Amino acid sequence: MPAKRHPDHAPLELERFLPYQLSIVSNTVSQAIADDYQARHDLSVTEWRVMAVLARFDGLSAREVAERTAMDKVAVSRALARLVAAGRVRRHIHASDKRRSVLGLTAAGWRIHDEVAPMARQRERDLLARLEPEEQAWLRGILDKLMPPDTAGQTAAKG
Amino acid sequence: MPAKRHPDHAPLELERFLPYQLSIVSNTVSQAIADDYQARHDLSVTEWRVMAVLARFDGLSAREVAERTAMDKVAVSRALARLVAAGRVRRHIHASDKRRSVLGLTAAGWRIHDEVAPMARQRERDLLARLEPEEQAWLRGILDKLMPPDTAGQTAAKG
DNA sequence: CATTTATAGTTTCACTTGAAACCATTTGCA
DNA sequence: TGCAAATGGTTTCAAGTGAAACTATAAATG
Repeated sequence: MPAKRHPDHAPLELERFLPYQLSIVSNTVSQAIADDYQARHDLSVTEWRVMAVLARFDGLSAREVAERTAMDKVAVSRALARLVAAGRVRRHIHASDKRRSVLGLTAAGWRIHDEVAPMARQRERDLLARLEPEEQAWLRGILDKLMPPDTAGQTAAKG
Repeated sequence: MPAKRHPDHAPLELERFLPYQLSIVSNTVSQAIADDYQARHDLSVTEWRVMAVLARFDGLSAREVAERTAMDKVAVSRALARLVAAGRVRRHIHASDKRRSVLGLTAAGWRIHDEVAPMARQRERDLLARLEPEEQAWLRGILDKLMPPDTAGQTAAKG
């Protein structure tokens, strides 16, 4: 019985399936931002995220960076190795705990940050520009709700 | 003047930066779905996506699968090799174009599909359950708008 | 109809990635 | 104190990935 269609199987309509849509939209916009800096500064997505976090929270340890970027610690370790080698991040050892590193952007790191951050913001605006103001507001609220609690707005690192 | 903070640098607030939030939310939910089938069926994310597309559009070629999943053709080729070897996908050669393959799920493929698809739908419901009905409706509309046109709802494959 | 050009799909190669193992240091606790 | 367990971070290894090269077939062009 060579049935051509299988309506009884209820296949997913991928293009209206939320996790799929999220993945496509997210990848598209992240890639657009990455294109802005990748070639230009020889900077990977991972490295940029580390820099963005250090721009906001000076003096974090590698583990804290991993926590805030939701990346695994191996990825962070490697990104840091490259960033330190390139002179974009400064790393020294914590005064009272010799295992921990204390991280921050160097002047060169800040220069790159100050060039890339506005481009990233522009991409965010481009994305929002495709929505009505009302939709923009809803999207913000919705994403705030959907963010897993451990990555969402914690208090800033103290100096 | 050893400034401790750099307010003049206007660092991104990652946790309120849309592309970043999208990436986190998307990865979290995709991972949750993957956890449901990965170990259970020895099935990679790529493979599952190929199966989901074939469940919906029987008889596609490998290139068409790549188009619909927004994955590159190398990834699709490898996923298909594994799926065919595992007896989950049937592949034969197009009658009038010997380069093209004609793909579809086997009975075994359908069995897996029919087990995984409801779990995926459940995860989608779990995600939506964290939002008010009003927010759910807005989110659907917003994502439909943000989907790049080439991946969004095309017409079904012709027989 | 012969030859160039395009297309479907696979293979190769260099690179990335994450899990597990590892090293050093610190903390918990008998 | 001294020793086991936990923690911060790096290295190793095996698997996954994409770009480019490649094979085979089809379409376009003279």
